[in-house]
Amino acid sequence: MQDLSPQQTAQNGIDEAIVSSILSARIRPGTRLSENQLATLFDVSRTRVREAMMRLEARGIVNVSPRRGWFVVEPSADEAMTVYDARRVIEAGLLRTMDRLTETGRTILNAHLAEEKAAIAAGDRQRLTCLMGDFHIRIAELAGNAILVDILRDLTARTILISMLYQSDFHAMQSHLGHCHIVAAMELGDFPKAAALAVEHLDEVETGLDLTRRPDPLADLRRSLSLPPQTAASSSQASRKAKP
Amino acid sequence: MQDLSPQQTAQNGIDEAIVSSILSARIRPGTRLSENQLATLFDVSRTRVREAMMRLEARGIVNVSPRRGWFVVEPSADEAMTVYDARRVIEAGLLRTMDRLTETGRTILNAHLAEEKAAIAAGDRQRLTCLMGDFHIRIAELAGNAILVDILRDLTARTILISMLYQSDFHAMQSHLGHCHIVAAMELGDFPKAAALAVEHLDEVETGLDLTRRPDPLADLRRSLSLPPQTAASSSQASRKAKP
DNA sequence: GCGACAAATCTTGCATACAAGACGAGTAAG
DNA sequence: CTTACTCGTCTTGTATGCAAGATTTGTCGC
Repeated sequence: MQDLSPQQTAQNGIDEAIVSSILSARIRPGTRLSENQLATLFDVSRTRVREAMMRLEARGIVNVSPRRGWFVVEPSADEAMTVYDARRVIEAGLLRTMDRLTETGRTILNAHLAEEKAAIAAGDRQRLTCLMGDFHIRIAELAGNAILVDILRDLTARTILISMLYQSDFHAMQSHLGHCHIVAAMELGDFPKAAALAVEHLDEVETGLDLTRRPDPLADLRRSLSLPPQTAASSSQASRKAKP
Repeated sequence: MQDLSPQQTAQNGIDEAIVSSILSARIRPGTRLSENQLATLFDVSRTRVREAMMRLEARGIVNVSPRRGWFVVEPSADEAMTVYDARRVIEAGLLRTMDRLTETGRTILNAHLAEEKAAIAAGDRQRLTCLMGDFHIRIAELAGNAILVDILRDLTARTILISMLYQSDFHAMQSHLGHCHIVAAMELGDFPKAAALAVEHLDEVETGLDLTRRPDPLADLRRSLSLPPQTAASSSQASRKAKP
């Protein structure tokens, strides 16, 4: 859940370590996942790493470019829209099939909202990203359907990658309020309304994306050098050297 | 789509060959998938077969029993209910987000219904199973969401496995009529009603299952010997030898 | 200075080899 | 006749080795 080091993770923990890192926004989209490096990190042979990659590939988490390497997926604008679409369908469908909120469910959701609030107050953006994704997974867990939980977890991972690529600025408070409204509707037992609010919420988040932004191939290098993020001006003058 | 022989399938076609075989009910749940046999059949090394298995495992299609082998999943009664639940959520959510049926969509769906009718008339049960599953995938395709199509395809595969395990008798005509009603609602543009009908339809199919039936470990041998299917009586007297 | 070319290096793709464990047949003892 | 045990065979688990291709770096010619 929190910080799982390579060593303590069990046999097939490579998958979950990577997914978990994505869910907590510690791996950027497009990150190269070298078989050799992962093999040394987890102290296994390349074979096991490859098997983990195959599973992650089937889950839509990583990509392989033949003879070039494995990469964390970089969803295109189209794919991003598809992901949000799928989430709207599933989450709204989920809420609409629920008919009551158990007492423990109420407790869990409110505890989660409190955590979100705390993270906002602390300004812990990484933790916030993680929590914002987890909220939707919590709802699926409440519904008790393990299959949908898994599906939503993977979709959430992709969502986080998308937001790292296209999110211009993150309105944490707005998202948090969206979650609060959904929970409020659930507490009132008005699940169709909760479903509508969830759709609206996902719409809002999607609208907050700048899907016209081209992925910046220099992003990681830029970040390593502590340079400011890409702008229209910087991308056009990036080709020639700066003149003093 | 139809019969794809191992040879003509591309590099990673092992996955799709197996899924396709499940979708057309040519592989039973619990079937052992020997790495060596598959390697020989597809004329590749065990490595590639294993990689395919890893992907299928991530998709919930196969299971591995350590050091014993790979098996096509045998969903338990609980898992079966979970699968149907997930399908209700996704398919109802899908239909509810649609707002119009294009002309080509109408054509596709009606062509599909005609195929179902023909298969019923011909009594081609295997083809019918395939078509019954495909119907729901068609709808997802109409919505144009590739992610949901993939998810529904895998869920449909599991559904077919479930029906092979638990379906006492298959009311093809009833299912076909259910599909017709859904399409009718869609043609009228009443998608909430189509969603409700889809839920109802899946309920019907699920009700048609006998989820109390224990999976029969002798099923494949029984079938090979052309013995009648399992009954309560036969299962209780199976343990001791028959005395003349 | 600049562009093209070539070799070196690093990557994955795939097959094979060996080890560990499970299963079943056969056997011996009771 | 039944039961327990052991050995042989077959399965997957994992590592390693080699080949093919892509990228990058270094060099040469202009």
